Amino acid sequence: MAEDSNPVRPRLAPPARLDDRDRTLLGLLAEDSSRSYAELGKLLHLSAPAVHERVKRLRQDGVIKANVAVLDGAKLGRPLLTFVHVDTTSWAVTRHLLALKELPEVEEIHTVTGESAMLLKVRTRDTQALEDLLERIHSIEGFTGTRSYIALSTYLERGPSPVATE
Amino acid sequence: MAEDSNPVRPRLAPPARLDDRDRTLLGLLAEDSSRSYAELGKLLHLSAPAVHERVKRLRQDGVIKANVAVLDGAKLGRPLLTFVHVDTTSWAVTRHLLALKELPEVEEIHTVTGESAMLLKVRTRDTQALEDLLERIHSIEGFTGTRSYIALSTYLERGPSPVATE
DNA sequence: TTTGGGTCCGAATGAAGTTCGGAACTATAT
DNA sequence: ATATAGTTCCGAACTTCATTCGGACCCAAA
Repeated sequence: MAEDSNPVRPRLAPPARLDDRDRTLLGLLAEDSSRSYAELGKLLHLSAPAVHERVKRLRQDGVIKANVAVLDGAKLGRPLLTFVHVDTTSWAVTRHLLALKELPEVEEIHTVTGESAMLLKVRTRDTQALEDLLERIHSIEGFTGTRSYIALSTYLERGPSPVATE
Repeated sequence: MAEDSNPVRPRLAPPARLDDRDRTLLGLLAEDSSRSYAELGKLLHLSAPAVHERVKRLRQDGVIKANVAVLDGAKLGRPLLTFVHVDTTSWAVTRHLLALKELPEVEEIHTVTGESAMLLKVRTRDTQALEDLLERIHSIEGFTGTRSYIALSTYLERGPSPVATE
């Protein structure tokens, strides 16, 4: 009997050890980080200082990377969300990443497997602004083509879930 | 000369009117919302109550949707980020969205234009967990196929930029 | 000039974050 | 069994911050 059927488990960043309270705490903070420690304490059956210590530890361990305000892209004048697959000939494109990062329309940059080499998440004012952006991307050396997928509706948009995986 | 060349400008959510201070304030809060109003005031050359009033207004207007903690997916045991294009035969899939939302691996759900009907952003423990997830998606009625793009590296991941668009 | 809306400031108040000392518990070693 | 070290928790004290308030200032419309 093959009791040792080990799946591939990439572990570059060491996973933190978390108990149930840590996970529910992270879940609460991931949906609304403006709650007071006293309020969180009531939900977790803990005192405010105890919650504080846990949050402090989770921050030091890097489980909590930051606290940020979530902005409304449409109200900022960018209602059009698009995913752009970028084809490249060269893999020495990391230099051009700096340029892409500077563009306010670009929210995410990933290198991916599959037909394309890169995947961008971009938010623009309208299709014209998207076209301008694509034109700029095409003008970058090594970027040979793009395929765009315009988001019609977004039904879910959240961060990583702290729910236990096994 | 065609001086009136009007581009398409979708305006479902009314864009808010923001001055320069609002935009820099939003930028600061989008990268770190744990700063005190006094500290923000120093950066903006404003008093703490003035900053408070602006934030309050931006929240009421819905420009600031929430304050959340950003978690590290890898440290939570999900190092593998994948974008999944889902093909569907039927457009009556919105009922199945509720099921997808319950899956902790699924972070984003969009309906998109192009070859596929839906685009998912999912985070899993490993390729095995991804395979299990895909199997579950395939078993949903109306979902005929998927194409997956595994993210090798992520170079940028942020929210909408408050930088002025024109 | 007057009125109203908007934005700002300083001062005061109340709430929340933060620190501290010590108790309770666990695990390991002696 | 007892001792030691490590962890987590609590209540109390302290400090910082958020929030409110009254009034000043500016600008535009009446």
